[in-house]
Amino acid sequence: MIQFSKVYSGLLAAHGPQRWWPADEPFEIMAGALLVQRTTWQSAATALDRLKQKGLLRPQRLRRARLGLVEQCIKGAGFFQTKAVRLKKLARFVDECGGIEGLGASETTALRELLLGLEGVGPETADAILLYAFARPAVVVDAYLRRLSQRLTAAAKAPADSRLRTWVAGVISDAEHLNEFHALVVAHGKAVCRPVPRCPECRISRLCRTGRAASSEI
DNA sequence: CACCAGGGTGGTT
DNA sequence: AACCACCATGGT
Repeated sequence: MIQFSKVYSGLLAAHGPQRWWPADEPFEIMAGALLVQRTTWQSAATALDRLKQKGLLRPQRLRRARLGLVEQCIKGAGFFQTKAVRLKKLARFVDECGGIEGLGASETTALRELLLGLEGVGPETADAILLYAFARPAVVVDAYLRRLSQRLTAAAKAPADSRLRTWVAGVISDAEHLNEFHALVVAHGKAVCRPVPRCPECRISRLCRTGRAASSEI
């Protein structure tokens, strides 16, 4: 059993407060959550800036925008054809739900189901939107948290996402701390908890040679 | 040149 | 349920 309360305080001490998305509008955060899939935040932020420059970061504008224009704005964020279609579907959905106001009237569980019904919104994106756009308590299970949990437990098999979600939710239950926790896990994953190269001769990390991480790599 | 970056979908076994 | 190929650009 991982002691996530200690993990949280340790990450906070190591990396400091992250304060993700404190200033953006909820719909911009939703769009950002889609755009950042399998790419860097830098690329996603550039795409968001270009969309905003064209006035497309509002549901009513984005849903009516030419697909080619959306593609042009977000091209640098990867999977641009796929993401452009999904962004427009997201915009239509939000607009038809009465905007962020209307959508926010739903209970958290119901809202999560609504989001999961959207094309391109899976568990991680749905929980990120719940947490960062709607300030609802949600555990974001991403590749960084999976890797971190695996190295902490040194288990042969990684815990299932559902179990991981339960563990975290058992210790951190309010949205503000869950917000900060996810941001800290990402910061830690970038700085310390790096993926290990699969090269047989890799001498860089203990984890690569022995299958067990050194304390500095966790 | 190979690999990675704050996933998700659709198809196959 | 567990795999797989695919989507695609930008950085190292």
